[in-house]
Amino acid sequence: MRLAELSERSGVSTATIKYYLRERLLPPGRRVTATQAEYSEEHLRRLRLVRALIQVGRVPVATAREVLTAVEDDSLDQHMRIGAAVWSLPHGPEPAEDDPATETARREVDRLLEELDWGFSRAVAALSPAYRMLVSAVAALTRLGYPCDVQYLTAYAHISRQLSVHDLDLIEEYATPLEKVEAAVMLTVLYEPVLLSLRRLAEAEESNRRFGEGKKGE
Amino acid sequence: MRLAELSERSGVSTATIKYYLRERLLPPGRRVTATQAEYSEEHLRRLRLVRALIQVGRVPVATAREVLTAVEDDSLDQHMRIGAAVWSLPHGPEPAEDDPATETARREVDRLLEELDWGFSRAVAALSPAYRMLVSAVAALTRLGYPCDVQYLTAYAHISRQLSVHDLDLIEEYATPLEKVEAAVMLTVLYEPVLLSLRRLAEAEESNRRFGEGKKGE
DNA sequence: TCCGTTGGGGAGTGTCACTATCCAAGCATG
DNA sequence: CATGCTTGGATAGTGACACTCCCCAACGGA
Repeated sequence: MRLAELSERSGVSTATIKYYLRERLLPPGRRVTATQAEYSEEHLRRLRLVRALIQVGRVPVATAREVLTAVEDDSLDQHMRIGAAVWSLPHGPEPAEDDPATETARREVDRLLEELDWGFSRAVAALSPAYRMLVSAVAALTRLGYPCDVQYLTAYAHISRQLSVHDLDLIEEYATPLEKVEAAVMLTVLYEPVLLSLRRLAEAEESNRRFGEGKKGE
Repeated sequence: MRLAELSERSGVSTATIKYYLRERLLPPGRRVTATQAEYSEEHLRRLRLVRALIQVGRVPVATAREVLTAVEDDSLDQHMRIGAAVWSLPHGPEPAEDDPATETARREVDRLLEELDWGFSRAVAALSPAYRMLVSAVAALTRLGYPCDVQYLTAYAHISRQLSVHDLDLIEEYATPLEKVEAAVMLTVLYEPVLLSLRRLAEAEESNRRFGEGKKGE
């Protein structure tokens, strides 16, 4: 398949594909002559993956490259590859180190992990982007005076655990390690907008139930 | 309080505050002389709100202005103000209209809303950004061959409903309509990173449980 | 041989969230 | 009143990012 056909079938412009090739998000095609290259179905698949990461998952290009590198890194075992890939995902600003709200938040989060007995997370907490993301979100809530104590977070954490069991069940259905790792990353990334939009819809639904239909300005 | 003090207390540079004033994310201070202005505690609060929206919630500046305008719009009732504010939140790219995967996704999502009996969402589906966000995420999953049928989405939806009930309970604790609306927006925005990071931590935990500790390269 | 098409690569575009600089008007001190 | 620092407002610039335009040389069918 030529670049033009790859573009046609993926819905991505040739200019953008060339950009991805330059950025090494796609491996180069098999060179046929000095100025022509042949692309495979695998390229198409990879391109769709990249688009999903960048467009739906809002992952920066440089980050997407890191994620994909980790996914394919044969020197790591499966668990580490998933970890490395997910750790590369975007995770917002670092918590402000010299802020009392950050200190409070860190304490709350540590208490939470302890209560949940999430030993793995506690062990790698200082390194984990997800941990730092959580701390900085809790710090922001604290600064604004919104409640986000252990008790409230615990409810969210239990719900998150339901999700993760569900997701891992799905991941385990894939046969090869590569498929499993890839599925882990893609389900992590692509179910995030699903989860957020369902939550917003559910809140609209619930808000309508409680405040809607003529219960004006209460 | 002078601009410099506002900057000091909020941890935001004077240049950035001036930028927010220009962009009307903050109301202008009370003019003392031709070249000096006085800012209040309310400005500080608002500034922290703006920072939370932009930094933690990753809301674009223009969008943050819309959200804040809707929150304070007295001509709407409470339910509509929450709706307007949340609809302004970022919601990713529009679903590709001429794509078979989008059609499939839309059908799945419509079936889901029907089964859940989310009448309000179905009524406003075509307009709701959250609905379109859901469709385009499901479409991306479909294109990549990952499962996201009604049954699987339903599990996520039920979990989302647990979250929304929880959140609305919290919102109802606030006394005034303005506080309620503001809380609704801030909890929607600021609990999103909390939820995503907890999910990632939970997945790491679960992945470690299943694949970790010497179960290499399975 | 001609001419449209192809792939590669450098440079340009638009957006966005700031940020650096300038200027005039305070205010503080001698 | 003069001097010099600070303040607030406005304009223009920065750097990151994700493309996107355009040119060129090499194909390759007529």
